[in-house]
Amino acid sequence: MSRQSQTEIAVLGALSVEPMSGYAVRAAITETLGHFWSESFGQIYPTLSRLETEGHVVRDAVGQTSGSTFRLTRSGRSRLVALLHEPIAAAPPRNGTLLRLFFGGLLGPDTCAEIVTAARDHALVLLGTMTEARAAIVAEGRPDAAYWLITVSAGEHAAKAQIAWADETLEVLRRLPHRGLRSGS
Amino acid sequence: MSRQSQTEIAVLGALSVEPMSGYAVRAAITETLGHFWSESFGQIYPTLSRLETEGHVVRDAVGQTSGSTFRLTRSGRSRLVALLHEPIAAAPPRNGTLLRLFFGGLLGPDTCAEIVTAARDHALVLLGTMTEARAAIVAEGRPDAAYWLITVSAGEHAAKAQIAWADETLEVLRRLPHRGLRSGS
DNA sequence: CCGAGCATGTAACACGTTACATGATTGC
DNA sequence: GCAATCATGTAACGTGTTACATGCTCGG
Repeated sequence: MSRQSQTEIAVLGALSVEPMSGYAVRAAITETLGHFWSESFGQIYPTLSRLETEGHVVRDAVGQTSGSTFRLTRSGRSRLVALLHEPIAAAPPRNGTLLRLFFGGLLGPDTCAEIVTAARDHALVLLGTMTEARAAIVAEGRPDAAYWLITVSAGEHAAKAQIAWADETLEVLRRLPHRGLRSGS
Repeated sequence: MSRQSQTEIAVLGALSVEPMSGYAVRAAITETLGHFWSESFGQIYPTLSRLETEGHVVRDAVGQTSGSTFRLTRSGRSRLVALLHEPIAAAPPRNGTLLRLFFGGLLGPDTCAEIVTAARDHALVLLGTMTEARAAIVAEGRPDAAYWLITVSAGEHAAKAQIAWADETLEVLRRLPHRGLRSGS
């Protein structure tokens, strides 16, 4: 499985929750899968067209007005389950924050501390989002709530780890010699 | 800054440690930055050519035999520092494991447990790699050791968080009802 | 009536990997 | 001599985002 089918999973998956328009698929992915997945219109519409051709989704046109609603067919559901079973292609790692910190000797402790603080702030926001998401899922009481909460928990663990790392790192940076500074303590 | 310059950071950064061939740049990125960065030959060689044209690196040809060694010029060093200062473009999230678990209701607890176990195993391997990396860096005693260790620490925190999440999740999955199973307790 | 949001789609571009072609060097 | 590794490069392909074009609907 190349990456294309990953987009297919996201689209079919969104439609498996309930039928909706392509525009709504995008919104659902952004809002609900936002912390671990993303798709753009440029991917979603061609994918929907292809899935329609292949008979995995059908388009319920409402007059001609106001777009159409895509619905998963039985074959689409099978396809989704099959794709979910396929091995997971690991994405090549690309962490811009760590790339910069690795060469932190060229930046100095203060600039590095700013970078780490930004990462910490970002994680903090994420943690807040996760708390809200958790509450929303529990409140809605969907049948798949347990699985949805698993992904929320992953976000929380990751965010907390990043905050702990940031705090530890800021402490390390504070003890590092500042270039051009004579002594101080 | 688009993404191109991120590749430029990695290449210039590798050469900032010491002059080397393009082939060695690739090896250095894979081995040393491997847990948070990756580049392929198809990116590295064109980037080196461009950097040479722009005067950021020079090629010390050794006869004609056995390739050449690329060395950072003063302008290349400035360029690297400038790039390191630029804002970090957040990569769109794409976590195949969480994508599958979110739709775990279609897979059932057992298959999900396999996926989570695979993620746990992967994190465990990563943790081992980090421990080795830490030892190697300390042993080498490079001047930038402190910065390199910061990135190792990030890997350790992330790996430990993933293991903790996996253990918690496996417990959750164990308590979940198995489809088709009548009662049990 | 007008702006905001809903809705669909495509074309251009950027990015990155993979596979291939090619050849030198080195150790066995 | 042969295989493995070092070394450089490119072409093809897949994937993904961004920006644009277009039009509807609905609330104020």
